[in-house]
Amino acid sequence: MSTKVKSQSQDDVFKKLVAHCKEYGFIYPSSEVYDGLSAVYDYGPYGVLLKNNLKTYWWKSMVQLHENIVGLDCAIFMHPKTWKASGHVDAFNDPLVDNKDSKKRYRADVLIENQLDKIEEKVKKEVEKAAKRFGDTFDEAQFRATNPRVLENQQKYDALSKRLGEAMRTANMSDLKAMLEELEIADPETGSRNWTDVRQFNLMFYTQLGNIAGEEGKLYLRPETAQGIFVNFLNVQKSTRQKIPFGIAQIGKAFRNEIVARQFIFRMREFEQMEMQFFVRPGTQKEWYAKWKQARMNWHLALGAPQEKLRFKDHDNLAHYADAAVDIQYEFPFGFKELEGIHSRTDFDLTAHATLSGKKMNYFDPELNESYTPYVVETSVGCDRMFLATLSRALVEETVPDAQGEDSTRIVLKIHPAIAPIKCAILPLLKNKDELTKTALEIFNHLKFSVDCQYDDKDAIGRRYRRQDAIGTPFCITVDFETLENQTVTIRDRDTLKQDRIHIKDIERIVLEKTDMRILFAKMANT
RNA sequence: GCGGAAGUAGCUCAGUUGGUAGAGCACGACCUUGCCAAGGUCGGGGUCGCGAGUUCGAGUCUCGUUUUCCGCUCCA
Repeated sequence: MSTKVKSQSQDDVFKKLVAHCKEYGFIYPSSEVYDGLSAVYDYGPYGVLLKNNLKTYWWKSMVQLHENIVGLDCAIFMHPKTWKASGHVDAFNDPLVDNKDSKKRYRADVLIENQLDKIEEKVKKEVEKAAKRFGDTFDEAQFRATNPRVLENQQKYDALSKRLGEAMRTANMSDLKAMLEELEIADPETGSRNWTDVRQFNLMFYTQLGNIAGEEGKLYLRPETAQGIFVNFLNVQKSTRQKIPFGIAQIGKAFRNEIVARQFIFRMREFEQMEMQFFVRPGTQKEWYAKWKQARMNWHLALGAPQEKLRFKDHDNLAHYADAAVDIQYEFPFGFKELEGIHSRTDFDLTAHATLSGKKMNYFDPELNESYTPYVVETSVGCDRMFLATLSRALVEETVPDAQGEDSTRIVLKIHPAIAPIKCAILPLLKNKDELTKTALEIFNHLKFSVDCQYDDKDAIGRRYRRQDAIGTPFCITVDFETLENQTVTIRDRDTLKQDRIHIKDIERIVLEKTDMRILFAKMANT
């Protein structure tokens, strides 16, 4: 009962977050005038500032702070063979089928394979039984070749196995459906055999290159940014004269045609990744994996995520390219979900590209005096998920005293000052006093060259403070009548509501100092 | 994709057994206002998600469709 109440309120928290994002210009549904486009969103004026700040924090942490990590910005389009080599053409192709009664969804090939396993099991049992009966004189090969029941099942198994392979290769969905029916496969949970048609879901988007028709001109939108790094591995290594171990970082859009894309910007069909591929000597990948695991966790902690909202989650099933994989999960309003992946990708990608392209992807290690294909440790953060995690943690409702000293609620985004979209607001205490607005505008016009700031003279001062709170502005500068006498202003702190009086000439220095990203870097080093 | 819930002004919502659209906030103008939102006066804004059907008449009933949210699956 109590958990229901909790999830209910967490639900409300999430709804409020989505509404806040729209109302205050962080995120809008895409193409809203046309009723929107499912699971596609646009970043608004404050959203883009915040997102850029997150990207800068990541980029500087990775590239600027590591002399052995360099940046890259690859095209979204890549040669189609890239995706053949990476395994995406095969692995991102799921034949799915729904059970109409249980409403459960399964992969048709998995259902059929399970059925094949049962046939194989029958054969095995038959053989075992015979082995027991005949004891030492048992000739398994002879038995398998002559026993009619075993023969029948074995032939059935071989034929179906071949047929399944063929159907998967040629993407023959109707034959998969036919097999489901012929084998009388039932929903493993409910026993129902009421299936929908088998549909193919290719998780990669594609478009057509120029006027080349058909498969020849089929061009995929990258489903991950990593492959651009792998195919450029030698280019980068040679032009920057990097020695292993070294890394290549990239921020960019990727596209996945998710069957179900939901939960606001958590799972979108078009999303942005911040990835770093770290190339290491074979055999050392475990150490580097451990190192990056910790380094990446520290990065999140430095930004202000509380320890208890973050956790590591090892993968139960490793992807085809990995020999170790862990997620950094964050506790979103809808539960712990993946925020970042750290994968030990072995030499899978470089070897695959070397094989398919016929080009060498080897690195000559001068210290070892030998040539090898490097192993890769990958860190990959979802940029939009980072954005969502940041906002869902930052958005709070709290009770503060109003003008009469009574309780009033304020909605405030407690974003770390270093990544806040607007760093500082310049506010004249009153609107209709020319001296105040003039001085405030002078301050603003000076400050805007170095700081993301805003000038606002509309409505009462208290309301303007609240408006800045709602977009997470850490500092408000107020120009009052004392300013005109002694050139001092008040600087209001978003979180404490405290005001200090400072000289106009100190504004820029203080704001820059308090919103400096180096605060985060220092924290990161000390975590 | 399947099932459940929802869609009325920029936002949050009300709208009775079908009878031609309402509040608060927000927005614009003027007044007021010497530090933590919602003071006064006046004003602008909605073909009730979209399309059909039933009806003399549909925000309300029926069907279709679309978007969002919640479950099932996968992932950054």
